[in-house]
Amino acid sequence: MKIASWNVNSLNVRLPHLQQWLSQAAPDIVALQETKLEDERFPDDALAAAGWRSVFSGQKTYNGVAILSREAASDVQIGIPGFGDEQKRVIAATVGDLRIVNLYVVNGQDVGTEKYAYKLRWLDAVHDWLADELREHPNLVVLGDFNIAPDDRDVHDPEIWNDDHILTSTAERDALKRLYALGLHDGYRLHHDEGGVFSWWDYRQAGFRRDRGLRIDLTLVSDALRGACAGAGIDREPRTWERPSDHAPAWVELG
DNA sequence: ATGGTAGAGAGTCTA
Repeated sequence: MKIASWNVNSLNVRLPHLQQWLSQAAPDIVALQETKLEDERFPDDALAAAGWRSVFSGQKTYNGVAILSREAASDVQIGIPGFGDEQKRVIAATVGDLRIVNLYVVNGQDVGTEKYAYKLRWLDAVHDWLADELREHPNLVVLGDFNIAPDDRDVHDPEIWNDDHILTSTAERDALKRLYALGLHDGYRLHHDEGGVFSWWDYRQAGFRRDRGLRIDLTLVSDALRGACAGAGIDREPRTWERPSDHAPAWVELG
């Protein structure tokens, strides 16, 4: 069972890349972020023709999340329960015996801004919700664009990406550690200790060519699934394609 | 990095 996450940065633009990658990587479940599509425009017919079921929650221009699966999803949850949020950043569903939570975590703009404060509030609400989800669904997978690089191995230059910078500030990393403390484990780190492997490279300054990236696309597996996590990786190849997303697909293998 | 590029969509906003 291969489960992947990919911030596609506009599904309208990236649908051909997604279709190409789905056919060559053959995942079973895929969490998408930044679809930037209202639900009426989601390409569920095109994906169904290739054998994919889709559940999605989107909006124009910004945000938007979806879960694709070979097997039908059930018990779909849109948004964080009890947390009023206009932004379409969260979708959860049950697929087989797995509960899948797909997150497009708030970026945060800059440390100290209102958007940064919103990011920390948002992560706090996610924490409390996931505590409930874990009680109800021990087989929990939480994945997506976390917009947090867990530690200095996950950034190309820790001098730049320090406590003053979004994606690496102590408060953000502490919020991620609080999720780990619920009994969630970074699937990639269960299998790889080395640094310098990234999932996002800025479009600017030739970030990808110079491999100036961050690992911010994560898959967390619950205690109950930890032993079943058989491998993890990041597919750099789609980032080399013409007109790519700025993110690469990240995946784990379960069972 | 008060910069840079990409996407959406029509002037900026977000990342």
